[in-house]
Amino acid sequence: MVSRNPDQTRKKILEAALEEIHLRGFQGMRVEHILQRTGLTKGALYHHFTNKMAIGYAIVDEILGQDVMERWIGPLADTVDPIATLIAICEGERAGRTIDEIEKGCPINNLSQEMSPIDEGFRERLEAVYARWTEAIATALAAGQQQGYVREDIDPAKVARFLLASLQGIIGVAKCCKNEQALDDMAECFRGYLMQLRPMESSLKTAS
Amino acid sequence: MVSRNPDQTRKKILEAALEEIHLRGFQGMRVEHILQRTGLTKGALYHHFTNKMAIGYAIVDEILGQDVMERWIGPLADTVDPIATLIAICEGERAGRTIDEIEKGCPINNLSQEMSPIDEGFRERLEAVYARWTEAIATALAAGQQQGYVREDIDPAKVARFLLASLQGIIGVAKCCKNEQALDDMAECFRGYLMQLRPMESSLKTAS
DNA sequence: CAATTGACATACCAACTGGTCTGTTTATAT
DNA sequence: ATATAAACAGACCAGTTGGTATGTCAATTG
Repeated sequence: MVSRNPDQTRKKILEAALEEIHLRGFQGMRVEHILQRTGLTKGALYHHFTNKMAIGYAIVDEILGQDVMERWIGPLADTVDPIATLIAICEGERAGRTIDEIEKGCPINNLSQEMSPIDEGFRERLEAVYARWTEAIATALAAGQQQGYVREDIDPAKVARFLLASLQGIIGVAKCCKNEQALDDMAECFRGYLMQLRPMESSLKTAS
Repeated sequence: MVSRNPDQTRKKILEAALEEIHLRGFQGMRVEHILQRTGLTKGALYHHFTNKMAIGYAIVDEILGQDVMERWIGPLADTVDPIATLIAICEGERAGRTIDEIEKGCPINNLSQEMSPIDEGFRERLEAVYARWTEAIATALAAGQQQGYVREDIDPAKVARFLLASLQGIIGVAKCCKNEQALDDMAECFRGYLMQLRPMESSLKTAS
């Protein structure tokens, strides 16, 4: 048992804070609760972060940005068939998620809905995450067009934005409705839209 | 100048509260700010509402529910061509909305993202609004199918949910990105999806 | 016209909350 | 070994915030 490990302490703080924020929102998150979760004290916390806001910023930049990178940007960079990859990612994210998880929503969407109008620092950071995310989808779609996996007549950048927005909308509505069936119904329509992005011949044979 | 008008006072409180909530979220909304906006005092406010939460509930039930009724459910009930009506409503909502308005997002979505995991009372009320909203779209789509304005092979209930979710997602992403062009790009894709819900023959001639 | 109730005003409070200050312990460099 | 700085501990504080208690004034009722 190592008594001093600043990097791990910092990480513990961020992870505990993320859980609290995921549950209560940033404004509803209490510094005191982070201390309870981690067993640390205020001295430790304010040694690593100048204030509450800095914790939120660090979560966006480090944890959430990293998550998007690993779960979306990475897989999309390695594929020639973005539509299949997007469907696979969605199914992977959906699988093993209980109704309790669904009710909490997507941390990125939650934070951007809550904080982007209130604090410009949050907005800029979240926008940056969205920008990278969107660009990865757009790039993959464009590559898919060249390989014949995606219709030529769509604008990859516009569709990428729409896909991301739809996804966030689905997660957001499901969160409020607290209904797994509703989530899967919406996901089915989302897949339908994705399939319809395939070139005509293959869309006819791929769609059930 | 009428010195006593309880109904109007109540309404003034709700409207001021909605503006504050729209800007700061429910948790970020301060009772004190409502008093400043309305020029009332705590005695008046707590005479009309038992606590802060009751103000939030009343806003959802009365103001937001009413808005959805007037702007969406009404028009959808009076149409035979739901796709055209949906596009018209969206354009109407979009028109005359400045970037500042866009940055604040949709109050219903904001509230449901922030409060539905935290407070069951909020969640139930917001879910009820979503349910009526979705049902109105679904009913209109089904009617459109019978009139030949909508493809027969789609499930109105599922598509209705997806449409609503996509719309909320678009508004949510645009809010964070603070970018009118991005909003219009996503809206264009949304219209594309709507057009594609038309029967085959007419979709070919209606789509530009 | 008295009396009772609804509609507000004002002062006040207790709890909460982010943040600070001082002190202590551990690691590291010399 | 010792100085020095980083990593923490814990008490404390000032501002905020939702909510309350009491009082006043207007409106309605009998």
